[in-house]
Amino acid sequence: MTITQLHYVLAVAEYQNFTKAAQKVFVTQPTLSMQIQKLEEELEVQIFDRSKKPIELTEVGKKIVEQAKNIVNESDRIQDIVDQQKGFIGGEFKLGIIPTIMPTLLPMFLSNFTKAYPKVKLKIEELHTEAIIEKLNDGHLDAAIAATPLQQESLKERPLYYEPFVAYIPPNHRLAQSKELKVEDLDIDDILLLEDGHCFKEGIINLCKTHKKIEDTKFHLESGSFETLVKLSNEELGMTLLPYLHTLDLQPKYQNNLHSFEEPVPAREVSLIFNKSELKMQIINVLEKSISGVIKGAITFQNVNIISPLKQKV
Amino acid sequence: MTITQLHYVLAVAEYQNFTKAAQKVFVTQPTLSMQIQKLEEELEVQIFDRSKKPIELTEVGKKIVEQAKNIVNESDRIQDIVDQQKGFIGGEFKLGIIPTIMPTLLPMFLSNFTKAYPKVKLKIEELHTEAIIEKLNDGHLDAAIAATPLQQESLKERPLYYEPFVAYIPPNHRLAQSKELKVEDLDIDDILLLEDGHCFKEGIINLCKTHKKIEDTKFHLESGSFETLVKLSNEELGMTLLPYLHTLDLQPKYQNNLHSFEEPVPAREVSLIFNKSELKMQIINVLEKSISGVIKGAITFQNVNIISPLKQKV
DNA sequence: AAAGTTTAATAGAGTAAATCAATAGTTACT
DNA sequence: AGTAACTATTGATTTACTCTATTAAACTTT
Repeated sequence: MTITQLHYVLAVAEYQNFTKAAQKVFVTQPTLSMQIQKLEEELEVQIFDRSKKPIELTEVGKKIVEQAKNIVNESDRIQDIVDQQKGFIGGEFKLGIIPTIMPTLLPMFLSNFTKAYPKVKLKIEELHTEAIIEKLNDGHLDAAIAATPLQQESLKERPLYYEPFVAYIPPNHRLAQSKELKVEDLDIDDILLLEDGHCFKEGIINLCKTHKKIEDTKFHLESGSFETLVKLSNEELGMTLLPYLHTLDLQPKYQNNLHSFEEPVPAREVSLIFNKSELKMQIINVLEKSISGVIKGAITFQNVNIISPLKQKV
Repeated sequence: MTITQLHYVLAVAEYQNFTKAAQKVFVTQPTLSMQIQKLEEELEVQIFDRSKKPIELTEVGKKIVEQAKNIVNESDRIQDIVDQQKGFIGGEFKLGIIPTIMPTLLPMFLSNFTKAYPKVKLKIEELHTEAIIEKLNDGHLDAAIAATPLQQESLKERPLYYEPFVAYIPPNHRLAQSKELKVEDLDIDDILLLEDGHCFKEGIINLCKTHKKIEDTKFHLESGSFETLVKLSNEELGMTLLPYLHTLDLQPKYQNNLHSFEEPVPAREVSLIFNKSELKMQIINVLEKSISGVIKGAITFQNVNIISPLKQKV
């Protein structure tokens, strides 16, 4: 058994197709066939059920693939250990970011980061929370930035910052006159929410639930961007909630419609998330440092008493 | 990087000598030298410091060895998965047992076990608790039987049975007349103890400590066998404590000196211990079944209220 | 149903690698 | 300086890996 053979098994398991898998691991299809046969011979067990189309894993095969993932990950980490020792910061790094964080956070740290660590080839992908969890688990992402906690046993979270929510309330709304809002004032039926891989939405829903027991409320609408929400809100369709960093982009004429909360200020916890196997830890560390550094200037609420709605699920 | 190379690294790290390591992995010394050089080239780092005699690991080398152990263990587990699937129970199995359990437990299950699982080549070694912990961690043992809990993060424990302690009190002792003893009656200064890799000793010490705060008592004596303890006890040097199974071997004329405890009966927890990596789990499972089966007949205290002294450390 | 398409297995050749026996270099110790 | 103990190097041999070309099987399309 070699690590190479395990790589081959993983490729075939993923693509369910020898030819495609062969391309991905940069060998010809016969090589793949033979090496997998050799491994199956050595273990004296069938890993793949070739009678099925597309090809399928046998029961043992599934377990072997799980274990092979472990081994491949662990073996990748050896180069990692060496890199860390040498202080080498480089290589490909795949980072996932949820849509509601991407546009505000990315411009803040990206150019700084690439200047500081030019050898790191950052590949950034906009993904919803579910996709992030999946891709972190199967190794398609090295790290991600999302609202936390995710309560995933297999993942580790490192909070980067707490982003307060700010209420956007159109002039004729019942709450338009209150200078400082209380969380208790919110009515879930009255808030326009964003569909955002559930994480942002859930955050606010939980926030409301903690004060009003709403079981199965129907939401008026779920939009894809805050821009839309603000416009709908202006059409008197209700108020909405914006993460603080998004309010900075708002046109001046709408800035007056923003109402901040009294303490404890509701906020979302934004974290750097990565696999428990801690691959490429040295890059994750410098990424965290980069982001924390830049965010300190932008979010000045670090010391105020905030509540993170998702935290209450723990 | 291949798994074979990692095996070689581990062998050299263990023996600190290429020649001896080569013998252990059944290749010639030049092969070992070359393969390790190749790996060092590939990683672009020195794993061994060859200027030292005997050869030493570099700082990175130590980390690499730790990781290599992981990988080798995890890769061994693949064959394990296959064996488990096939219901194959066999292969070499190295079991460590502490001295105070060995003579009583081993005869009870060994012949049964070897009959039931003839393909398992059991290699049993008598070891003290410290040696057991070390050898379980570095893979020189597959499992062990000792008094628990050990509170070792890296090891798993499965209690096999609770063996009550019985007091052996010579005729002229102050407690000789009491039919049923209470734990509170014990005086640590008055008990002859066995040096047994600390586990048995600690068990009793803790037991006493829970009732009398004794900080740094000097023990009169620490012997190597219960036989000696009983003889010393007969010489009026104090009472002693015996694990229940050992009292069965006592000569009839001494049986009268045995005093059992009132409930809760003090006892030692005897467990099957193995590495968290759960290698050879199928053998560990049948071993547990074998021992549990045979012990049910010997220890009939299963239902009485017992206290395990070591438990209190948790 | 026959021809075409897709995909995996097999065969044979060439290349790369791992291993060995023999030997040369090193270091430590007397 | 001489020796013992040990690792590195060399060159031959064997083994393993990968490739191209081809065959075989299964599934589609006509």
